Amino acid sequence: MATATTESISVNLINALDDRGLRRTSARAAVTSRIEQVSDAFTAEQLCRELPGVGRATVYRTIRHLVDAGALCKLPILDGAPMYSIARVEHHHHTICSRCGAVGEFRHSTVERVMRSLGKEIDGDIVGHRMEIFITCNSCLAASRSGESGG
Amino acid sequence: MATATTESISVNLINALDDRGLRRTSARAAVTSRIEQVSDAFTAEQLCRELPGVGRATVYRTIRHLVDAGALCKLPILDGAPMYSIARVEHHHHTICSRCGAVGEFRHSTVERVMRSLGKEIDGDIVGHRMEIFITCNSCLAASRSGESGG
DNA sequence: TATTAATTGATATCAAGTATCAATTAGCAC
DNA sequence: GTGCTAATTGATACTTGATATCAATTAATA
Repeated sequence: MATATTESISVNLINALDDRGLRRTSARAAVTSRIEQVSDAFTAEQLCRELPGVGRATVYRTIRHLVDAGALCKLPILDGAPMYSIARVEHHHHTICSRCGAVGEFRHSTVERVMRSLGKEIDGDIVGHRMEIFITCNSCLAASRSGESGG
Repeated sequence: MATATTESISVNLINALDDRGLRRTSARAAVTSRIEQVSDAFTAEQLCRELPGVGRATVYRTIRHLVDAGALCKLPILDGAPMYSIARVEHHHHTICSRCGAVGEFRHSTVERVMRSLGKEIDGDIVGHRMEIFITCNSCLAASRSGESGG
């Protein structure tokens, strides 16, 4: 979807594991490089299917390590398995296309500013937040414009 | 948790089903009145446990009807089953206590205003959004203040 | 009261994810 | 390079959350 270069990201994921003192194994290399290649958000089961040579448990474990390391972010999907995407920006939010499921990232200072002002309205201490914006992405918009009846 | 009166809500949930042309059955009455009594957010499995006299399938089905009717909102929990809470306000967001899991509702015009301004920044058409604020709720704060080691 | 379609719920099944544990392997010492 | 050891793997079994099936039951209407 995005046209961002992925050259340096390739190193990041496996490095994130390194930094946690985890060994460099072929299974972990397979998982991380696959995630980098795909570059879109994915589910754990998707990844398992795409990596039949890697055990299911290992795929799940590696994903969890990457989330713990902050290299992946896990985003809840209301009617399905959580999706994962590479955390390119420290703190960010997600857009989810409600037609095709494509996930994007964005960061906007206004959101953070609103959070601070909400602190006064809300009982208790704010320790974090999460925000997802549901969109119809440009390619779905284009698709519906070109062929209304499309499948 | 909240001290809001629940007198009129009792009618609402079963009415929401009525409005959709669904029959008034004892199972549905049991489910809806239980939800109203508890008044806090709950999971489907919790409800099943609390209503051993109602079949699991029926509990799930009734919850789904209520969500479809807009009477309940379903909120995704990253590491667990979704939680449901009565939709007291048309459009709102949730606070989730990261210690005890208590769910609250809030509505703030600023959030909606921000959404409108984000429209310019984001590729595609915004069709909705979701926001959860993670807090340490007042009772957890109080608990940690009184007895640090407390359980 | 009879009729009929909606509803129920026990059961089987599915899907996502985790625990187990013997076999394998990375990283290190030598 | 060899050997050692703890980390890792992955097949399997299991758990949990949720849905499909379908005969028996029941609400709503005539």
